[in-house]
Formats: sequence, C-alpha cells, structure tokens
Amino acid sequence: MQRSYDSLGVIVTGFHAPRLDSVLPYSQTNEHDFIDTRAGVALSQDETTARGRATAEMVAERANVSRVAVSRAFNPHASLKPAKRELILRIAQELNYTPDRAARALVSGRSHLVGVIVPDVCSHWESQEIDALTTALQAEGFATLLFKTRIDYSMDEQLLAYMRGFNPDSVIAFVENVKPTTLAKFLDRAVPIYIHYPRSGAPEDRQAGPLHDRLNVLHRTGVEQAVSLLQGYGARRIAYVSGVDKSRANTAREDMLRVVMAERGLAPPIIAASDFSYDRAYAATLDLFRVGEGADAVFAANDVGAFGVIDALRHELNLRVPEDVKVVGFDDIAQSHWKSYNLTTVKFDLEERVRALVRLILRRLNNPDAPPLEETLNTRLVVRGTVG
Amino acid sequence: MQRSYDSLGVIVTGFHAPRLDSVLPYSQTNEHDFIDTRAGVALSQDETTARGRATAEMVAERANVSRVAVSRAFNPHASLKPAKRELILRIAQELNYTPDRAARALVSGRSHLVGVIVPDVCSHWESQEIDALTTALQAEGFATLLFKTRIDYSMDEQLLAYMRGFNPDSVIAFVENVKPTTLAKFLDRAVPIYIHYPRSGAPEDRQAGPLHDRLNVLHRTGVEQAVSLLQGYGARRIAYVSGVDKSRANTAREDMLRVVMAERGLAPPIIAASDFSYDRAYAATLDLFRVGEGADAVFAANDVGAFGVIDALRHELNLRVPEDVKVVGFDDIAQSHWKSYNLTTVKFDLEERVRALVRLILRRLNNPDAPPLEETLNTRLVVRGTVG
DNA sequence: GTGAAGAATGAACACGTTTTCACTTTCCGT
DNA sequence: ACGGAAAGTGAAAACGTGTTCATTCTTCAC
Repeated sequence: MQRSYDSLGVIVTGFHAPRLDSVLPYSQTNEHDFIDTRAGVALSQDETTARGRATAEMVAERANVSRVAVSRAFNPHASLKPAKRELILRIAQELNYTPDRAARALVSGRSHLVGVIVPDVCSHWESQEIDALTTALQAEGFATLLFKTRIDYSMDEQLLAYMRGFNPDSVIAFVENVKPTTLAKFLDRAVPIYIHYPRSGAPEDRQAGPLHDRLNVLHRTGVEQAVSLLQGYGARRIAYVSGVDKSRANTAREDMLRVVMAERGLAPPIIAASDFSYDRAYAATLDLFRVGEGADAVFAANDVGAFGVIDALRHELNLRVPEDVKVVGFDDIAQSHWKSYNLTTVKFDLEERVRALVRLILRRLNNPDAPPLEETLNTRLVVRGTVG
Repeated sequence: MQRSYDSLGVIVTGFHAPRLDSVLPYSQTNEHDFIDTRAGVALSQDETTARGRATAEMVAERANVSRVAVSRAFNPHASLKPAKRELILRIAQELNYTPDRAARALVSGRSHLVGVIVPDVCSHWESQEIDALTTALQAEGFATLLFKTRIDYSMDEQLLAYMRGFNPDSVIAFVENVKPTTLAKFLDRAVPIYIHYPRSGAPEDRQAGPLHDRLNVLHRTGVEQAVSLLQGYGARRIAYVSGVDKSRANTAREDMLRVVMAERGLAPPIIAASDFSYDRAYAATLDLFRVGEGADAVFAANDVGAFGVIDALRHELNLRVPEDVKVVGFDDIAQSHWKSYNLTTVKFDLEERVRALVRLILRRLNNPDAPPLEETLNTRLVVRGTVG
C-alpha cells in the first residue's frame, strides 16, 4: 500500500515546502496525526433506535418488565425487587443502554452539568484547578462544561445567556468584576454561582457577604512567613509585581502584603504594574530596575509572573537570584519546582481547596435552603531556592 | 463591622498556626477568597416558572403568538414574518428567555455538546489545545464537555459509558491505545469520534484508515530542518528522550526521527525512555549521561520533556546548552520562548490545527454520510537558543 | 388464618422543546 | 383580476426519561 502525498490536498505552511514527491511505504509515513470518525458504523444495527441508542423501552421489552421498572433499576433509592433489578441491569448492559441525561434533566431539573467559566485554560493555576475540579466532579456524577470568557477577566453577558441554555446545575466562574445582579439576570434563582477569586473588599461584596457560602483563604499566614524570611535575609526594599489591576486576587494579595509589611515596620511595597502573565511581569521588572529604583526583593502576584521576574533579572539585567534579588511567588503551581526557577512561593493547597469547593456545591444543590456555610483554608510558604 | 477569626470553623493547615486572635477591621481582612452562591435569590419572582426559568409558553402568551412561533423565532432557518420574529425576540429578552437545550436535544437529537477526553488538563500542550478548541466550538454554538481519563492515556470503558449518558454530538479523545470497536461499543453510530494523537501505523489502524476523516501532520518537514541544523553544528550522536512508550505521538515522532537520520547517514538515535513529563525527562537525562554514553544533541518528544532535559544538563550535570549539548523539542508551546529555556523546537500550528479539526467535525455532523476527508498540516522548526 | 403495614408495580402525566402536516395567507407574473 | 407558487401559521405528535398515584403483592406479628 503506497501513497503519494501530492495526491492529497496538502496545506503547506512551513517556511520551506515538504518533499511532496517522496513516495514511501505506508508504514514509514506515520507522521500522520489521525482522526477516526464514526468508528461504530460497522456495528450491528439491531436493538438500536434510528438515532443509534437503546432506550428504556427496549430494555423493558427484552426483560419483560415495564419501562418504569427500568427507570427504577437505575435509581438506587427506588424500590425494586433485587432479582428484577439485577436482570434489568444485565440486559441494559447487553444492549449497551444508559439513561439519556437530556431526558432525565428535562423531567428532574438536574442536568448534572457544572459550568466552568475561565478566561484562559492555559494559565497554569487555572488549568490545574480545572483538572482537579473535573476529577472531583466526575467522581460525584457531574460533568464539567467549559466556557471561555474575555481575557481581561470580565464577565460577558452574551456568554452568560449562552451558557444558561445548557442548564448547568451550578456555575464556577474564574471571573472578576462581576456584579451579583448581572449574574442573577442571566442565571436562575436555583443555580448557585461560585466566584472563584478572592473578594475585593468593595462595598457591594460586603453587602452580599452574609447571604452566601464562602471559601476563605488566609493569605496572611503565608505572607507573614515570606516577609519574615525576606527580612531575615536583610531585604528592606520590597517590590510587588502585580496581577490584573483591580482584580480580586491581585487586590487581596497586594493589600495583605501591605498590611504585613506595615506591621513589621517596612516601607510600603514598590508597585510594578503587571497582569499575571510572564511577558508583562518580565517587562515590568525591566522597567522597575532600569527606569525605577530597583529592589532587594520582589513579590510576584502569581508564580508565572515570578518566572518572568526571575528571567528578566537573570537573563537581561544580569542580576543574580537570590544573591542580588530575592523572589517570592504565589500559588505553588507544578512548574515552580522546575530547576530553572526553583521558586520560593506562598502555597495554596489546590486539591484541598477543590475538595472544599465541591463539598460546598453539592451541599447547596442537595439543600438549596441550607444556611450559608463558610470554610477557611490556610496558606504556607514553600521555601525553595529564590530566597537565601 | 469587625469579626474575629476564631468565631469561624477555621481549618488550619499551615505549618504554624495563623494568628487566630487577631481582630482587624473587615476592610483589612480581605485575605478572603470568596464565593457567591444563589446570587439571584433576591430577584423578582414573577414571570418565572417554579424552576426559575421562563419557557417558550410564557413568551408566546405575552407576545400573543403560538408557542411554535417562539421556537421558530430562535431558528434562523424557519420561516416567520420578520416583524413577528422581532417582537418575539424582544419579549424573550425582556423575560430573559433562552431555549432549553436539554429539551431541544431531546427532540432534535443534537446536544451541541462536544466531549473532550483528556488524561491531564495541566499538560501544557493539551491545555493549550483545549483552550483553542473551546474557543472555536463556542463560536459555532457548541460547548466543551470535559472528562478526565487515566493518566496512562488508556481509555476507560467506565468513563465512556458515563460520558455517553451526556449525549455528546461528537467526541475528541486525547487518548492512546484504544480500539475502534471499544469506542463503538460505548458510543453511538451517529457520534463521530476523533482520536487526537498521531497514528501508530499498527495494522488495525491501517485497516480502519480509509473509512475515516483524517487530520495529518507532516512531522517530516520540521524534523528534517532540525536534523539538518544539528548536523550543521557538528552534532553526530543524537539521543531521543521519548514520550509514553508505544503512544501514538511518541511512536510517530521517534520513527520519523529515525527515518530522517538514516537518510542523512547518521547512526540511529540513542533512546532514553521517558513519558512526556518534566520529571521523567530530567531523570532520563541524568541516566543517559551518567550511566549511558551521553550525546551531542538531545531530541525530546515534547517541549515539557525538553525543559527537563535542559534543567538536568545545566543544573545537575554542569553541561552547557547549547555549547556542550544541543536540545530540540516538539510542539512549540507558549512556555518555550521563556528565557530560561528559549527552546528550539518543531512547531505545530495549534490554532490552525484546531480550526481544521472543528471544520472536520462540523462537516461530519452536518453531513454524516459525506465521503471521508483528509486534511494535512505541516510542521516547521522554530529556531531559538538551544541549538547553536 | 387473619389483618395491617409495607414493598412492589405499572398507567398516566409532566418536562420544554422541535418537527410534521395540514391549512391559510401573501406574493407575483400574466 | 386571476391562478399558482411560496411563505406563514398553529394543532398535534414526538423525544426519553422521572414522578405521582392508585392498585396489587408480600411480609410479618398475633
């Protein structure tokens, strides 16, 4: 079996053309990425409806029971003679039957979908959070419905309307600057919405506060440990390379840093404006040391930002980390232990956080009128090689 | 408004306790991560059903039209007097109505959900692909339904059955070693399945080949450029730090490297077994240079692996990159331009790839019986600082 | 053996939409 | 004005399930 590439509609995108004239044995051309479609086309056509799936009706017929019995067999709480349930489940498996969740959602009002709104899946912290979230939700019988919003962390009304059509049971929004009324307009009273970033302390948040479940994170602990460590190594002039301006996470972190530094008699942090990204943090650092006054130590609003700071210091400013400048991050993402960075950082226990979040969500779904619950997680400093 | 932390059920996880006795003004305690729930509770209760959403029925009543007209107003292809459509859409907006997708799916057989199965959302390449995919699908009116499978890239039958319940219109699986028959057993004839890793060239794949849509990627172009560049700098002994053994992506890349090196009269690559991860690549590199014979240049199966290689060389083996050892990766993920690595790598145009994929999917959904289509993308070498 | 309590059962309804199918109205060329 | 085609319209059926409710069957204490 041989084939010539120029028989295909080849899209050539490289900066020099591929060898279109090369004719290789098929076994040597497995530079193919490959996509199967309709893998099941050849399967038996009996016992399936026109749409290709077995229904409860068909299972019932084959098992000589009513359709309702089939429904009950799949609901553990329903009462059904054990032998009958076993028979039904066996036949269901033979016919490869699973209850249709769309139909189930229609009547029960539970889609078992949790909407996740995120500005950027690739962001390290977010991607790790989504990963853990999906695992946890999957274990509880829910599926993650992913939506992207604008990169500036603002909430898009069009997106909310769009998402609403899918009827999520709950929504987790990695989103800033969104008013409860906006959310309420586009989602139903019954849908709990979880804003997954730190609160800003703005008046409207405080007002809404007591009505809602809360997951608190004590930034203070980790920040105190970090500042204490920096002080111990003689750092006095500390800079903060910020996250997105006015975002909840950035405000919370910057404010806490300011409070702790004040308590310890340090001058307020020098603020270098950035946006959580590597590139902006890199540029902000260059600015800080070339145009600005520099610093003994740099706090970055997140780990990725800290990587940008470190690379700017080492590879462009010819400063040593940690000898000349110490660097501390926030999050402790998986990449922080990579040797090139080996970052000292304030850790959030991501898995614990996601477990707590899923716990809150499920509790609220099972009991919508339960009193608001508050859970609090702590932070701690993970000491590696960028302070010392 | 003041509050004391020890009035909360504080979960303390740090390695030293937080200052529970501290009492700060609320505005200074915004170390809270914060979660809103049921933001809409206070909204007006009129014009909503018990479940909290307006229905087509209610819109029809208010607009003095039939319920069918409402349905048609939301379907651009249906014929409806423009004035009427406008009226309905306006009233729908007032009532904050959106068609329920579960009900729509039930009758039309289209859920507008695309299942994405992935072993690890955090993997850089996968997370970037998921991000682009979600954007593209969202633009076409589809939503991404995320599922996690086992980390060894194998396909979990239980997961397939679970996912099937959600009735995805199509499935994109970042998965290895899965037989078409397994997929077919758990998904319907009507659901196109896209395996999103390179083919292995194994007999069963070849057999299935002509029946399916395909998205080819010409590894050859980029690999030839890379090998040519390495040869130009005098590299002769080239090692390959592999991906997961027998995985499609790894096999395709390793085989192509072998073919190209043979064509150019080089000895076969020295194989160092790894699994696409930073840590294993790091360890494999130490092994290669301490126990094994070392190399002039290292090809890594992916960029993250290349980072592990670089860090092992520089920070543990005290070798210089690129002076002592040259390194080339695969993928060109966003992190590859970070200064600490500045990686020379074989680039896949991710956006273009995702666009082509979504194009194939939509075409197949709109016309299930269309003849199989094949698209081919090219690769190219992005030259940065790890070869030279 | 008897009665009552509880478990098991299936018919009918409900969920919110799209699609089909007749029917009515509008439009256009002559 | 006229006929025919096209566009517009709403009643009814369908999608596949969970839930309610009245009925039948089983169990168990006496």
